[in-house]
Amino acid sequence: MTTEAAEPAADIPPFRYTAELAGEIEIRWQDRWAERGTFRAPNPVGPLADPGHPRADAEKLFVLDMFPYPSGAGLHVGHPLGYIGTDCYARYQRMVGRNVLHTMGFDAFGLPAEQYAVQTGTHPRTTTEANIGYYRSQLRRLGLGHDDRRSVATIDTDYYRWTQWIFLQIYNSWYDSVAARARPIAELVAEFEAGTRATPDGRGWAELSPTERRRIVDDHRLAYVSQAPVNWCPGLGTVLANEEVTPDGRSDRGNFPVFKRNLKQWMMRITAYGDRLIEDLDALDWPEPIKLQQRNWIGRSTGAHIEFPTAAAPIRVFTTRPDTVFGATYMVLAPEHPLVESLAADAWPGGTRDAWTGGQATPRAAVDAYRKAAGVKTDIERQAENREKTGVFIGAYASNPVNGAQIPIFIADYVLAGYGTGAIMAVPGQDERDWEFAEVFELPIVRTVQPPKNFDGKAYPGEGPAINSAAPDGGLDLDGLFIADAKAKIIEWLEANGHGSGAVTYRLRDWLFSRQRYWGEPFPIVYDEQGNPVALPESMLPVELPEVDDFAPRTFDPEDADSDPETPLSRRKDWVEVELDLGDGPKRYTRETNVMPQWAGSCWYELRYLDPTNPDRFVDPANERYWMGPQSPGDPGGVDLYVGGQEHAVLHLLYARFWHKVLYDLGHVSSFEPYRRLYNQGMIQAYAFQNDRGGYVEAAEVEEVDGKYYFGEQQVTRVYGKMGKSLRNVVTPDEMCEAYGADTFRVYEMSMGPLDVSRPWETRAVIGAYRFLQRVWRTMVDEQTGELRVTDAPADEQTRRLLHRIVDGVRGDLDGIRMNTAIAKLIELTNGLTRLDATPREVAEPLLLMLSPFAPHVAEELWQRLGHAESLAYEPFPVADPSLLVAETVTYPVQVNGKVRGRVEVPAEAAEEAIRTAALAAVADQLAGREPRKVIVVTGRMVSVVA
RNA sequence: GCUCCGGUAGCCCAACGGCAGGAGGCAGCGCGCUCAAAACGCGCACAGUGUGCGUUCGAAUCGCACCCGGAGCACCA
Repeated sequence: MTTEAAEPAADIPPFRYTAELAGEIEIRWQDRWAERGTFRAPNPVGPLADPGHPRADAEKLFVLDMFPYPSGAGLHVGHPLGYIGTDCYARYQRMVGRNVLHTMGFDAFGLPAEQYAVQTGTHPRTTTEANIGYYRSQLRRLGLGHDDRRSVATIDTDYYRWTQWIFLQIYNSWYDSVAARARPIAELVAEFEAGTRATPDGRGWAELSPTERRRIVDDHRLAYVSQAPVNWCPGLGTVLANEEVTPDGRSDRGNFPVFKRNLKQWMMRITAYGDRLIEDLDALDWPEPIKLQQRNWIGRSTGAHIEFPTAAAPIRVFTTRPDTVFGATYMVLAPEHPLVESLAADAWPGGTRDAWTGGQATPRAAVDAYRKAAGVKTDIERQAENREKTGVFIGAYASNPVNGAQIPIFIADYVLAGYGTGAIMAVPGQDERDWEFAEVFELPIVRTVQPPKNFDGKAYPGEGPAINSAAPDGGLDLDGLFIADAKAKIIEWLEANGHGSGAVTYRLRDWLFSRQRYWGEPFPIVYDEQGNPVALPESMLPVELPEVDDFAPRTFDPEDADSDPETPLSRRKDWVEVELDLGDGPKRYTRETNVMPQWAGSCWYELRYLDPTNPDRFVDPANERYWMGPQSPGDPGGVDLYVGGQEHAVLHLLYARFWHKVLYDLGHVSSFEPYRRLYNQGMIQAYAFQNDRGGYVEAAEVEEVDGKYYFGEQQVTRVYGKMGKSLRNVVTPDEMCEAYGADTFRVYEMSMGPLDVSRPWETRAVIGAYRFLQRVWRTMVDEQTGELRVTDAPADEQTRRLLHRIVDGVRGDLDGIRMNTAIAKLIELTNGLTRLDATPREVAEPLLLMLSPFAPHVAEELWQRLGHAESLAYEPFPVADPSLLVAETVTYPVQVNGKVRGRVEVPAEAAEEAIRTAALAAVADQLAGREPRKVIVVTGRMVSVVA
């Protein structure tokens, strides 16, 4: 008895490439790759070395994806775009002979698991590990050729032990600004002891108390505890790094208000690396927009510090235009500036304009009122006020050091406390902001740069000769000098006369490194009885995250700016209080109860991939040198291709570069940059549909009729956005694998467009990739009998030429990470084969090899059916025969006055003169006997005739 | 406001000084297969490259100006 009658699928040819068959093939090959360890890449040394491996001595290639945070929702079709891209590239590079390292890990510490734990009581480790398991199964189903031995998760004790170890390296280092590199802290201490380095107050090292010595040393460390204004987010119950605060003063995660609070926190001295983080960008093959964002974030400004004497202490300002100092007609301090207290006068001096007083009876009252008003305003309000300049006179004057002029001092919120020195010399003639302020307060304006003749604007910040810039005593004279020369001369004068010096400042602040959370790496730090931090020795690593009953930090009313952080770990008193022998006998210590920020684990994971099982070091130097070392003089080294989203432009990518440079300075790695080449993949977004009440309806159930969209009977409107639960437009790779197979899904994602372009997902278009693979299958397997349709007879000339043209093009496309055009060429080749009665083996085999980076399972399957016992993963990628790339004859289009008017076919090797003659003959009727004025022959391309 | 990226058939995209028979795909239409439909196959049609000016023998491609869309920065002295 057969089931054919009952089975609607029965009239599908029995050996067609269907989703079921694809699934069966895919699972089988995934198992086989795993059993055989097909994608394991050999290391030069250590447990992962394998001298017998086919790529053991080959040129290396390290391909890296930004590893994911394993969320509970799993992957949607947008997530694996980059992973598939790197997999195609990695498989191709392996076939052209390289030893390719490609794996995938998990950035698994972080807020969502902790928040879930707070809600449900489930331990974050439980949910996180379950999520990792789910991600792994989803990724495996896609057939990604990862080295399974190298996958790490940041929450593995064996991993974060090395995160803690790197923290200790940073803690035990200082930045030698003369040598421009980090050095071990012991060398600093040695210099102090030897007297070769002066102490801050000049006393001898031996004269200092242990506490004083400690303070000096701790002030040099690259990781240090600071009592400083930090971003306190009561809604999250934790502090945040500057990079995690949005421009409107809210938390990057959760969008809660963020307040400035003075709190004791761990910091990392990333500012010491400001110059190198900017300069080394030039050595990197990164998208320019990302480099630009990093440059902007670091914000290096060169200029000078200048001191303006006052009745109290001198006001120190930073300016990028010291050449304009003769135009400084007033000064502005940030409202929070420390000198405001001592400078503010008790009574208004004679001649004070009414507009300067803010309507107050005394300068002190005006300052208080202004400060109060400024404090109430949020950053958003300040921006919304259209930047109208406000401020008050504080009743005091400063002296301009170049000409002795007495200039009034104001406070105003357009000067930021956090940048430069929090004070400026105002030069309205050359600065738009100062001009605006001067107009509001009727302050004098002196141009010190001659604007061009036709200049009709206000402030003139451009280039020109200096004017009005000579001191009355006849000494200093900048007049006539252009900006660069004027700057050099004034800086020289300032330094010679003790009024200031050349200076560089940064917008970049030190990195706030502690978080009041549970689900993160504990610090390898304890505090002694005096409350001084003490680093634990390496032998005590890892410091394991203890179990707690309550995972939540104390959170507060999001608006409660005066609340104080309380960490989850601090409640485990039995863990916090320890007795340890740190070299001077057993003593009582208390543990650090903050944890590291989520970025810590992702600062170095690429290094652990290189040597994931090494128990003695975070990475063996020989393995690091092989995979990431510089390849030529001047080369920064690093990962050969790093693919990920643009959203990490300043956070992860800046932090990781910083850590890597510290490790480089300390001699632990040979590369001075972690990621030599960066590539930003585009985002896959999707349409979503809203009903007339604005609610989202299930996108998969919406139907399009005549350009309108219907959900059942109801017409809905189409919008475009990120895939997600809230828009009800999620499509998962699992669904696609079920409906079409992983190979089809991979081919579709790669063929939609260039990898770096964002694009809309369209499920109904996936069928195109499916048909393509079905056609490939059909050219090799008879759908009715299952017999091979491949013949050993040679290919005809046309097919052979087509093959070689395609091979040449596909190589070029893959070298340039242009998967979409490579796939188009493979479709073209396949379409060339469907016309044939049988497929010549000399074409079938190269086609499968070229297809295998994109659709590895079906390629392996057919390769095996063609009689090969081994996986094609290490087969050489096809090479085009150059002699078949040049056509025997070339058809030249002939243009007359820019329009194509005829064609001639001539032998490929025809001389220019012969082409010319033939071309002119072809368009003779167009010329109508006239003599052409000019004939341009572009050999191999075309002929252009000017009549 | 400033900077960067991008505008090519209904849609996603190629070509990036040299023939837009658009490389390719989706959707559409026709035909074949089928009792029929789906699937599959074969074929057809559809834009002249956001707008204007310029350079050139020749411009989607280079330059200038503008329009539209996206991203980043936004009192950083």
